[in-house]
Amino acid sequence: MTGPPTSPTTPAPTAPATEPTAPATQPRALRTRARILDATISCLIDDGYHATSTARVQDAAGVSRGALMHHFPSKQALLLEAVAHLAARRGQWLTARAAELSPTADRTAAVMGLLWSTMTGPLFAAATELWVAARTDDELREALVTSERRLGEGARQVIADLLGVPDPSAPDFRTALDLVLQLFRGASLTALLRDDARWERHVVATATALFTDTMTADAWSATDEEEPA
Amino acid sequence: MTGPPTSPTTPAPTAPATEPTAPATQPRALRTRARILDATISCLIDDGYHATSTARVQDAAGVSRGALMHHFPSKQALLLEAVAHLAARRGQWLTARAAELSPTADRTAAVMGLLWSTMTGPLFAAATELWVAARTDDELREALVTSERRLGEGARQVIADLLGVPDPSAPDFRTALDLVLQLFRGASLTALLRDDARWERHVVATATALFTDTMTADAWSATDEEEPA
DNA sequence: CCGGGGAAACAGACCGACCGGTTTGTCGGT
DNA sequence: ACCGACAAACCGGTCGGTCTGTTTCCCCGG
Repeated sequence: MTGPPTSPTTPAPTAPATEPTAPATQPRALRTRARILDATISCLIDDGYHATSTARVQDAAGVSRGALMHHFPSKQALLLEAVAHLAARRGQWLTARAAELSPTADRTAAVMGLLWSTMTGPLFAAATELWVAARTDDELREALVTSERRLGEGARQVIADLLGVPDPSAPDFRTALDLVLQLFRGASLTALLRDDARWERHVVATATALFTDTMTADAWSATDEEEPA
Repeated sequence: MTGPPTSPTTPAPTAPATEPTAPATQPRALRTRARILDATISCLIDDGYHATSTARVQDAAGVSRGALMHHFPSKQALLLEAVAHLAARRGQWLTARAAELSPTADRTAAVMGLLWSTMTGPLFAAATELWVAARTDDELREALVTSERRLGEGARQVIADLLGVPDPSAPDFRTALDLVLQLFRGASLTALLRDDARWERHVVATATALFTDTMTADAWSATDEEEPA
């Protein structure tokens, strides 16, 4: 999952204690893990964090209790891995959609629409569940911060490629993208409660205009009094 | 509730509307309700939705199990009333802060700062917990929608008064406020995980500039084709 | 003014269900 | 035979909710 093509044997360097003296990974066991993690995500999507119990996950994954506890010694461990798994899935989703993005004339609008669709989909809902739960869970928060940062960097790279921005770390680009992301995040929360397609289109249009304006002339970032560290 | 001195024997059959700021001479024993609801809110703040159990609430409120179940026959009923109670508390908070707002020269910036502080405070965290939980709870969602709409209207009125806007329902004002609100909502979620005061100040500054620009020249709302319903 | 009756307000034991986690057992590949 | 992958019974604890008993307060006849 997380390892692009560097080390096929060790999937996640962030979890060192999972396997001591890691043997040759069996394909069957790994598939079970993925099924469990996917089941966890869909359980988050369907039932929310508060109703995501290990029993439900094991039922959704179609595995026994022993199998679940074999791969994930505790619920916390399951959730922590689910965080990384979800980030990976979201990254796959974004790159896949980015690849099949129609070569429209208005590239920015299309990208904004893509970005919005990523933040209204079920995967983002699961991420939001974890996000809010992380407020009162230190371990979860830490895991989420690292995962989200890596995903954000990857997404920024993808977006920059899509828009033809040469440097994804350019301050104005980062500022503009961050602005749109924050706006979309808030709007996605609002969209959870009210289902208004018209309003959503308006948000996307606003974000598009905002993005271009911020990119061309960084007027708002200049109004601030301090400089970025 | 709604009828203060009409029928002293029956205070609330189903209690559709929680009492707002109860002045003196109110059913004494019914003060317990407020304590329980406040305890529910602080439990949401401290432990999150998933860990907000009736036992914890009763412990935080300092009441017995019987007292809790007497006032709120089920956990769902407790949460539904907590939604309205929280909205009332947030409204009180906003108006109180608005009243003591220093008469700064830059009114807009001050209001934006106030708005941001409302969305980073503990009450808003509790609201976010309920908000996300409402995604997978129809009853909760419905209660939250009505409460939030009423609160939003009240807040809009307060903001309009603060800024000297004659008509709180003016389309450009509503659009500008909505934009800032969505931005703040997303940023507040982000602020849950990362604690960066500098970035937060930047967000507020951006929102201020955005608000004034949208108010003076509704460039972005004009790019859209429809009007808000 | 009083004092007893009765319902509301409150207290807390108690229940079945389910939680997360441990333990024990089975199976298949090597 | 052996070991990891998996299955399932089982454990203590906590959940939300019901139950019965006690206190408090208010109404009302005297």
